[in-house]
Amino acid sequence: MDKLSRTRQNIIASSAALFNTYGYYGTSISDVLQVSGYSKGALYNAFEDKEALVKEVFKYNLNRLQTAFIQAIAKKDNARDKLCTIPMFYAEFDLEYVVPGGCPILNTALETDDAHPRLNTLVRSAFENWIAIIVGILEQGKKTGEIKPDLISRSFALYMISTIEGSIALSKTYKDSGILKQNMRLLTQHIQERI
Amino acid sequence: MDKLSRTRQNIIASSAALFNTYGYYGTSISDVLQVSGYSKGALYNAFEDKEALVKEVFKYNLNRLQTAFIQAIAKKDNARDKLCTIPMFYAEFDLEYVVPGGCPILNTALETDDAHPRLNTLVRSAFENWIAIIVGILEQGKKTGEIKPDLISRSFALYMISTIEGSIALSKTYKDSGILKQNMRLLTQHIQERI
DNA sequence: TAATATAAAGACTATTTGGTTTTTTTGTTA
DNA sequence: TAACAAAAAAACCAAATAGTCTTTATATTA
Repeated sequence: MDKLSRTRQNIIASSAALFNTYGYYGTSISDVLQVSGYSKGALYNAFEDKEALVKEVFKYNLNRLQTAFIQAIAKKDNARDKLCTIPMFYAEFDLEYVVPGGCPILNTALETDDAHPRLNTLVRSAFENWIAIIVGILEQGKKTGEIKPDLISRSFALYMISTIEGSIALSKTYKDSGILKQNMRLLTQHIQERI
Repeated sequence: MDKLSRTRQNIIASSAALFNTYGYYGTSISDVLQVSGYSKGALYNAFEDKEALVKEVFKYNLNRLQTAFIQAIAKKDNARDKLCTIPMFYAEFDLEYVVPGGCPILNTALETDDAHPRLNTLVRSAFENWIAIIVGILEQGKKTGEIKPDLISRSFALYMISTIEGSIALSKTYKDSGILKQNMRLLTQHIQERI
């Protein structure tokens, strides 16, 4: 990796928590300079503008989350187990450690849906990605007879994701991971009853 | 209502959508002046500072939402119906009309949990209020035998709220109210199976 | 109606914002 | 090691930020 790429990576990694915690508006360039230790010249030599940096930071946070997520569900082989591993993942995993500031998709979704349509595109494709994974598991389960054939995969995926995101948000507001844990338990029950 | 109070109300009402859409950071004082038509002198004569205004705006948006909400569930008399009216409310009601920008509680929750602890207090008590309403219905239902006595009311309330909030968020990201509607249908099913 | 208090306008300020430009340092290669 | 190019530092800039202060207009009341 050449020097410029390393600088880029350093700036992204060091400001990732900041952006995910305080948001696009809530984090200033000077905040980024302070936390990264670089100068303005270095930053604007590495990134076209703030938006370009924010996009990369979002991708970085997303990648950290997805890597942990995929790793968790890859261990299981059948559809039912894979599906139940998803709420389990959020209940057990220390989200705040992997992506300080909470779920980057939801955080960015809320901040960008009206104000930053270009960033919102990235958010949507992140959701689509997540939906595709769940839909994939459900469709596979239908083939093996594990899952009822009349279940609408996409709707069910959207329901799961909504509940998970809402639970993360409430859990964060109350600074109480127990809320997330208990909600994930209820979601698991719901999954097992419906599929 | 005296003149100052009217000015206060005008500023709050005219900037409510702005703050709920673009957030605390995303809305500037000059934005508020523009949309309200008042001058800086008028604004700072009516409000101590931006934070004071934001608090009042939050209360205003919250009140609009709660009024519509309480009105909807007051029509029903038994616990089961009251409970099912809650997801129904979000499915049927035009949230964007009552509170442009989406659910003010979630919006403010996400923006303030790390950055603005004082505003976050208001968010929490709004959630508590909502929880108390659902818990009240559940406890009443337990007495009349409509609802299983072993159901943990608070946990179930938190689950419902999380799912609703997450659904609003996703629905907004996709600009597709169908997602909210479908999710509320699934939540209703879940409620009927569990209680 | 004159005196007083309140409300609103608008000029002003200090600071911060994102971003540019110039200069200096560092690294590479002939 | 000399010449060149890439990277980073730091001075600089215009615009926007929240908030203040003085002035003017509008009510209120004696």
